[in-house]
Amino acid sequence: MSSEQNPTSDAAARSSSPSAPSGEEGGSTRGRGRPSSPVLSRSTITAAAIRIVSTRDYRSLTMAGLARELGVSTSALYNHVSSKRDVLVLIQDRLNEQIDCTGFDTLDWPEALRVWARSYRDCYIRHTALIPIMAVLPVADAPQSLQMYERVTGALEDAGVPGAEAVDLIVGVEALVFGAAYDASAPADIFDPGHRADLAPRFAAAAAARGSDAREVADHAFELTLDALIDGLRRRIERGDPSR
Amino acid sequence: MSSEQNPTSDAAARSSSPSAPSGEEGGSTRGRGRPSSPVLSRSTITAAAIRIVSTRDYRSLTMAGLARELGVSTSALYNHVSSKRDVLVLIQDRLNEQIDCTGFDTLDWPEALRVWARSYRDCYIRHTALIPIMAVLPVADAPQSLQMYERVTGALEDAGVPGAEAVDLIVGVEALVFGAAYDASAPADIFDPGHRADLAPRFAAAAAARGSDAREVADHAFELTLDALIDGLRRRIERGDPSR
DNA sequence: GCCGCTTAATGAATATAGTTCATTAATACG
DNA sequence: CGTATTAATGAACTATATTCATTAAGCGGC
Repeated sequence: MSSEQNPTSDAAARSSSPSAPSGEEGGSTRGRGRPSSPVLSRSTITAAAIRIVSTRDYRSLTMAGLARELGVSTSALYNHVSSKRDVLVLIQDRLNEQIDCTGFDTLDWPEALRVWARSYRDCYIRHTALIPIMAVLPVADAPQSLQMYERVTGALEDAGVPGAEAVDLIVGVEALVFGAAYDASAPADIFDPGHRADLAPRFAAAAAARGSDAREVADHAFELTLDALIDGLRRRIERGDPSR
Repeated sequence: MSSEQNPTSDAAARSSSPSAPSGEEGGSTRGRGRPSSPVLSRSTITAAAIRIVSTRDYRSLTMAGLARELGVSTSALYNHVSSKRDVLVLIQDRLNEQIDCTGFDTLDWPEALRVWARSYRDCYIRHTALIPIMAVLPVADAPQSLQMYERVTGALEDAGVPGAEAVDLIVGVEALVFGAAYDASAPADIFDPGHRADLAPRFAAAAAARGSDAREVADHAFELTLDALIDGLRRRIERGDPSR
C-alpha cells in the first residue's frame, strides 16, 4: 500500500558519516548527486511537516524550514511534492485519519453525527490554516477524506437517508465544523467592542453575558448550534419529505 | 529589534539629483514631497482594493498593484494602512455594509435570520479569501460588523431570545455561512472521486446523484442545512430551556 | 560489464511580495 | 514666520516559493 520506510527521522542526515565523499564531520553536507539510500519520501516529508506545525505553527512551515528539518536542500523537496500546497494537502489527509468515525458503527445516526462533528472540529481548531484548502479540495486528492466520507455516507444510508441527501448533510455539518473551528481559534476579545461600545450597546452587553472563558464560550455555541441542526435534520428525515 | 538604526550604509547619501519637479506631462510623475492636494485616504484605498478584487481576483491584490491602481508608489500606502492585512480588513468592513439585515425589521426572527444568512453567504462566496480574517477579527476593528451584530442581537432579544443565547446563535449561523461559502466556491468536481472511486463506492454514487450543476447543488445543501438549523433553534427557543 | 535512462540530490538563481527607511516637499499650527 | 507634521518618492531589504543546470547513484537491457 503506502510505501513505508524506516524511521529515518531528522537525525539520519546529520551524522551518516559512512559514505560521505568529503568526510564532513560537523556539517550536514552530503555529496552532490543522488544519495546511496533515499533520504526523502512523501511520507517523511509529511511527518516532518506535521512535526513543525505541532511544535511551532503554520507561519513556521516554510519550504526552507521543512528542508532543514529533513536535512536536505530546499529544492530536493520538489522531487517529491510539486508545491507547498501539496505539502499542506499531505498534512490534511494525514490529519483526517484522526477524525473519529467510530460512532457510525455503534450509535444511531444523530448521535454518531454529533461525535463525528465534535472530533472533526477538534482537529481543525488546531489547524485552521488548512481549512481554506480542505474546504475546496477535490476528494480525489485526499484518499483519507474519501474513506471518511464513505463511512459516513454508508451509515446514513443504512439509517434510511437517501444518498444525495446524506451528502448534503455531510456538506452542511462540515460547513458548520469549519466555521466553528475558526470561532474557537479566535482571540478571546473577538466580541469586545472596545472603545466603540456606543455603536452596539445591546450587542456589547449580550456578548459580555456569555462568559469570560473564550474556549468554553465557543464550545457552548458550537454545541448549541450542532444540537439544533441535528434536531432539525432528524425531524426532517423522520418526516421523510423528498428534497429533490 | 531595536527601534533605532544607524546610517545603514553609504547608499543613503548619494547623488540626489534635482529631478525636475515641474514634470506634469502625460506621465504619472508627481514630485517627490507632499502633494498639494492629498492623493490617498483609507477610503480611496478601500475603493481601489475592491475594484481590483472585483475585476480580477485576490491573487491580483498586491500592495504594488494597489499602488499602481491609485497612481502612487507602493510605500505611500503605508502612510494610511499599516499592513496588507489592514487593507483586507477595510475591504471586509465595506462588504459587510451590503449584507441584508432588513428582515429583522419586518419578519419574524426565524425568517429574518434566513434572509440574513443567505445574504451573508452570497457576499462571502465572492470573497472567500477574507473568511480567515473576518472569522477571527475582533469586532472592535470592524465598525460595520459591529452595527450588523447590534441589529441582529436587538431583533433576537426583542423576540424573546436571551442576549447571551442570541450571540451564540449569531456565532452558529455565521459559522455555517462561512463554511457554506467555501463549499459554494469549490471546484465543480470536488466530490468526484476520480480514479479512486473504488475507495468509496457508496459515496461516489450518492455524490453523483446530487446533480451536475455545482452551484445549484451547493445552494441546495445550504438551504437544507439552514432550514434544519433554524427549525431546531426555533424549537429550542420555544421550549425555553436555559442554556447556561 | 557497459550504456543510457531515470531518479534524487545540490546550489545558485529567479520571481514575487510585503515592508522599511531616508529623503523631500507641502501644509497646518502656534 | 518658522517649525512640526504629513504624505509623497524611490531605493533598499527581507522572506519565501519555485526553477534550473548540474551531479551522481541506481536500474534494466544488451
